[in-house]
Amino acid sequence: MPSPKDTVQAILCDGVRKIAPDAMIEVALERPRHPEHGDYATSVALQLAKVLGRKPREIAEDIVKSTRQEIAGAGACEPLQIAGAGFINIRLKQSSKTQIVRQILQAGASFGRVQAPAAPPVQVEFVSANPTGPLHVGHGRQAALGDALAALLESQGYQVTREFYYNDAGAQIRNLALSVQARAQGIEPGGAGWPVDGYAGDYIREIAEDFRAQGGKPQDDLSDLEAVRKFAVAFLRQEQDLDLRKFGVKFDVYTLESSMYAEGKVAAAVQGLVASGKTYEKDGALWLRTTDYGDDKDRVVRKSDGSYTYFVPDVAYHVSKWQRGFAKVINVQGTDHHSAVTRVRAGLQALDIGIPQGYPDYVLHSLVKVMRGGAEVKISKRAGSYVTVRDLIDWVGRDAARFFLVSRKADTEFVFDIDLALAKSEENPVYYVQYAHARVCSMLAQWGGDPAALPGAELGSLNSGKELDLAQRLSEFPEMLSAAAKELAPHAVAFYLRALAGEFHSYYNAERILVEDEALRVARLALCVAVRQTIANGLALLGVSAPEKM
RNA sequence: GCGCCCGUAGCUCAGCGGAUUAGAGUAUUGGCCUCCGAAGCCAAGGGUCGUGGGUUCGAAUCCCGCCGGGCGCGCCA
Repeated sequence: MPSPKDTVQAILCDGVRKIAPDAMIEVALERPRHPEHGDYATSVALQLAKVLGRKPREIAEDIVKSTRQEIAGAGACEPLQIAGAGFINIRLKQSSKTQIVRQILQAGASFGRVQAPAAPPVQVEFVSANPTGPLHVGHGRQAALGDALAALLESQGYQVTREFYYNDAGAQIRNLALSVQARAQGIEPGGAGWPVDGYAGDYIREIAEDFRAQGGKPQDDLSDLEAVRKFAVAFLRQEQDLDLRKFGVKFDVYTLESSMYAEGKVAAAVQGLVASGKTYEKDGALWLRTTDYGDDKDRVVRKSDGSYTYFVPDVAYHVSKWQRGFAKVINVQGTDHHSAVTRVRAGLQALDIGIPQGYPDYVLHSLVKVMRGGAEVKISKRAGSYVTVRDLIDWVGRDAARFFLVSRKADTEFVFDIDLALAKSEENPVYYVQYAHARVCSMLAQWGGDPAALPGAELGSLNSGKELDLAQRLSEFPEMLSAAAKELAPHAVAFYLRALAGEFHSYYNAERILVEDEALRVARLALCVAVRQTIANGLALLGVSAPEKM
């Protein structure tokens, strides 16, 4: 069932087409800043003025005249009005605004969700931390962003796979093993025999102790190093898993970088690159002409020692994504990896196997800076050089951490003030939204009536300014979700929920809901329950709970 | 130096090219609980949208220069 807005927009589109058949102009309905300009307005006449070489007001009049009958017939809004330079103002009828309440109550948890049978399978890859230490706050931001993005895409009908990629094959893993081995042999960080660039965090000691407790005897030879490596990687993978579970994030697929080698995919990728004719030998190494694809310099594929650079398994991994049928892939990564974007895309294009340009999509997020006492916190005892996800959850709780981390545009630097988060934990934005949800639950309990009666409520009595504003806000939920999914911008959900909760609290304080008049009482309750449902649906996308009591 | 991103209220941040007063939160100040949950509401103060040009009927928004900040510029991952 089309919304009143869509109905009016479709009529206006027809009208514009009659007047300017060739103009490629969208009829965008905007929300005017000032209420006296109506519920929606369009500047389409101003945009057409240039194309048609006519005055905008005249064009607006033509549009209004030619659509008058359809507008009246649809019954969604009052007669259109022209204002200012040539804006067309649209004022919806009361019943058009409040019908959303009934729709929400009928749709329930599926309000805002759309079916898209033709949508391609989507994969969202995020976190993808190396198993060399506990997850840091940057991973937390990534987990919050990636999981919300995945949920957002699911809401728009996509089949989404959440995937985690472990870089378990590189030099840093060897470094991890050496560090644990040294610790297990009683060597302190920085002491004699400590590996160059070894990991100094306390967790290394924990792993070493665990290893020994389970009978491990780390001798200074390679066979034992391999045992240490396996133990340490398993230990950290499990620990990262526990943190993610605590954060409420679940992955569908885990892929190991080592499997790219084991399954011959790295070799196949190299073969493909060579076959493409885009490679050349220089200084004993094999290079790929990534500059043909916008990179600022060519990249080494095979080092002079015969091993491959990390970018080869990366390309192989993305080929596997494509071959698994993911026509749309979104990688959530820190901006510190942004140089990989060009490189991976270049590698995929060079292979020339039908992967479209610009594959995959990226959401790059700035790193998180943690502040305490006016100074940046760079050190956590356990991790050594960074603040962990676990610290964050312990400090502010999962709901607050997730809501907070997702409520900023990905590409802005995130300053997380611990003092504020600790001191004001009860005033954190998430509680404000959850509180609105709990308040409605409480009212329903007090009312004691049958909620099944609410969807059939007569809504004609909802006509105060705040009630109509709330209804309007509710009707924007689906389009907000669709825009957020399109823009890969989950922060829009958090901002929407904050605004909706704000309008609800304001309404609650202005009007009594449980009034004597039964028809009015039921109508207001229906509106409140619609708010509750929308908040619950939005919070669910963000992985934040919607408590009935707080 | 080169590339990408960011500069909006004291602080943290929204803001699809649109309508004489650019929005939230927080902080500050002053009000509101015999009344559905005060984790709430109402009100006030606080801005050359970094800066200088350009495009346009119209710019915080698009383009260019400059200033300031972040990240990246390995035969590391």
